[in-house]
Amino acid sequence: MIAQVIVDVAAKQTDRIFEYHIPNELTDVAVGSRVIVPFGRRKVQGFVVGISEATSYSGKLKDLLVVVDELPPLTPELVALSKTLADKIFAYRITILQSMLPRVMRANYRKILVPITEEAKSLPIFKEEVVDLDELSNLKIIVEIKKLIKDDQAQIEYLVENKAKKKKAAIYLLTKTKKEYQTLLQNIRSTAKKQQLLLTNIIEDYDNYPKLGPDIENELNISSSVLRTATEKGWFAKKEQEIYRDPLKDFSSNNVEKASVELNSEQLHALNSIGTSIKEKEAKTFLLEGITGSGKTEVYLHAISIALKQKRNALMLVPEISLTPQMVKQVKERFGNNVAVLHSGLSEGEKYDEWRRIRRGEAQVVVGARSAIFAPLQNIGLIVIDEEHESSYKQNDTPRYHARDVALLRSKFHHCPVVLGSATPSLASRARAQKGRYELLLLTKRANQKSLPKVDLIDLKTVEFAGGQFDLSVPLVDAIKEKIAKKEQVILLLNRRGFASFMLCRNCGFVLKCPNCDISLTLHKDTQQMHCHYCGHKEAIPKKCPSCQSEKIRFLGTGTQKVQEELETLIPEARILRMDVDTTRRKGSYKKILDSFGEHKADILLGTQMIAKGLDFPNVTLVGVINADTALSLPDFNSSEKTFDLLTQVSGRAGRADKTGRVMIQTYNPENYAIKLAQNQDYETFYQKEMQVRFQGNYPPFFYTTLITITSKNEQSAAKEAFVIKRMLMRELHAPTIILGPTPSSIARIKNQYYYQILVKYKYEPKLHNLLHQIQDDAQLAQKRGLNIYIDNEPERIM
DNA sequence: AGCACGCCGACT
DNA sequence: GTCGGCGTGCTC
Repeated sequence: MIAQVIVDVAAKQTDRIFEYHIPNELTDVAVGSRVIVPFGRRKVQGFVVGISEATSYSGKLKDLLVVVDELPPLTPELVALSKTLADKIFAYRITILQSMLPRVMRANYRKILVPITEEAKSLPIFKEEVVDLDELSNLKIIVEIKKLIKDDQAQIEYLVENKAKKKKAAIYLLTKTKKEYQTLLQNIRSTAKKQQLLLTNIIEDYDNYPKLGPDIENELNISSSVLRTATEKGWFAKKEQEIYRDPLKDFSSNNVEKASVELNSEQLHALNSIGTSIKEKEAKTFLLEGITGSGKTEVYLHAISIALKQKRNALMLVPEISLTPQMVKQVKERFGNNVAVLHSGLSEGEKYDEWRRIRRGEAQVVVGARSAIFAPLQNIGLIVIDEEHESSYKQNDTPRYHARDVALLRSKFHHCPVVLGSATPSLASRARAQKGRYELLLLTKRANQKSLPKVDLIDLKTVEFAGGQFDLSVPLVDAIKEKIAKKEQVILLLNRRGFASFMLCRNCGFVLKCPNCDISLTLHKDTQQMHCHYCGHKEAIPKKCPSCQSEKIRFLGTGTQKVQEELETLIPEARILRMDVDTTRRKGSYKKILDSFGEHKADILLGTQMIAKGLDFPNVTLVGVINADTALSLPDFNSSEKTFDLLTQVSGRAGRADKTGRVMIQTYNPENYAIKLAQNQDYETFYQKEMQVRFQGNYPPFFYTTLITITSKNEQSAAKEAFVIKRMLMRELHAPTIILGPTPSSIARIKNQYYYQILVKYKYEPKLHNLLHQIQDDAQLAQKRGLNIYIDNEPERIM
């Protein structure tokens, strides 16, 4: 038999099938198997994507060397999906296959030197550790090694290492009858309290053995030495068993099927449509559009229950940011140990274990962030994408897939519905619902019968500011004071971290910029340094202008640190928690901040947009947006949409329980439609209006878009290459296709790389697909000249 | 990608 | 002569 293999070499020339003979002793090779194959002189990892009887290859096939896992990590469905997706998003197939698996399953390659002759074996160089040829620095040793290879004293060996480690624990099996243990207990020394305890447990709990070491230790509060002595005495037979790391062990799963909330008529109607579709096995897409607090999550959970009752599994995606303990808890409480979670908060080992539970069919419900869309779940009956408009569903580097597109492909395979849920659907999805390609389900009532919070716009052009800075208005500060006096809590959003966003010299106009990027440096008070938010560059805070030596320098622009300082001066009694990338860098700090805010250990939660989503604090009655214009001023086609989404989402954080909420939005553009309509949470009007704007600008969803980015350390060569590509596109493509650019990106240089981009907007352009593949192929050649070319199908950001 | 082969100039 | 620089071509 012959295996068709995609090898772990991401390059144009190797992005195809290589065939290998399957030796008789390898009986468990299947489509989806992870294998190790000889490739040229090396050994590499690969994935079996097909098995055939015959080959058209004229040379002699090599043998497969190893099958890595007992169970093929990929299902045939995922193998097929990798092909479709690779073609669609201009990525190598191996890149996609790799991103379908936990990172620990990526191979580690090593080259080592091994002695052949007895004489060589006794050389000092082989006395210590293995000789790793990739870690050589000593010139003398390099020369020695070369000589050894030449003289046939030693040879190079290529290793493929598996990083995945399975966690093991000892399992204790009983060796005697209950009676025998009772005799032992009677005869034991009275001082051996722990041994008595253990024997008593064995006798009382006889049928529950064998037990895992850690479990016995916890249950009886004994140490491992007690178990060791017991084993030595022959009470137990000890074996090693593989166990799973359990990231959810802190969440109770006792109240499984706890009394579920009663649904209102709109929710029921939505659930009925979705339920019918699950039962009828329709590959249908629903857009569940529901205002914040309308109970979308309840609908998802009920729909998942329906799928489970049909003996089918369910996959639910949520944005990384809202994968909060709150959310996980809710799902876990409903579905207990049937739930597996996959997100960036887990350690690599935990991810691997959760993934294996799914692969083995031990989890029926998967909840995860973007990459969980590739979960090896079988027999899927429902896919849910919560907050479907979130741009985090699109991966920002290769492979640039959109989880929504992958979901639609998987739904076709499994004949199951997809539910896209959002209070503010993406224009693309909403437009598809309009056309009838998706079925629109509306939730217009807040499930808890509460009215929406009252939203005020504060015009920063006319308002009076509190304190000496131009960040916090008097009405906002007064409102905060009032809430704190009532022992209620406040959330403040400011979309910029740091203290001040740039240093300006009042004398010569000099602005301090990053040496590697075309962007100004941000002042950080905590570290007493200037930071670049793009490349991480840090330098000292200047005392005088680096250009003209004047001391008349100012630090302008506002960040979270500065607002925190101002608040501390204006409202000294307030306890403030700041939450941004700087305060949440350490693992677990995110949860810590939210927990302590939830316990009312602080009055104000001040943060960047990470606080806008999914948080549910019943005591929060005021939400303030310090500057609504930051997102709006970005030169991007969807900046209005992003602004509207953000304001709507953050407003939903106010007054979620029995207290009515209030929202105050500070802006310099109170008459802007995105801001005005967000004030009334009027998504439908916003949708109509924004569709007109997109229509006039020839933007999605009226046009498809593809962004080609060309980068280089040398500005001229990036620009030149961009023009070459543009000319090629112009030759082949015709109106109404629009080719914009090349133009430098809005940040023209990042990490010393210059960015040029070309945007192709098209309605129907059958030639484009092949052209882009051509560009992708040429990109490898261009790379040798220091040029990088990226193709992004339907980009989320064009800047 | 990574590795070998092969061709050419430079140096022990 | 031999070493090592890079261009070219191949990997089942």
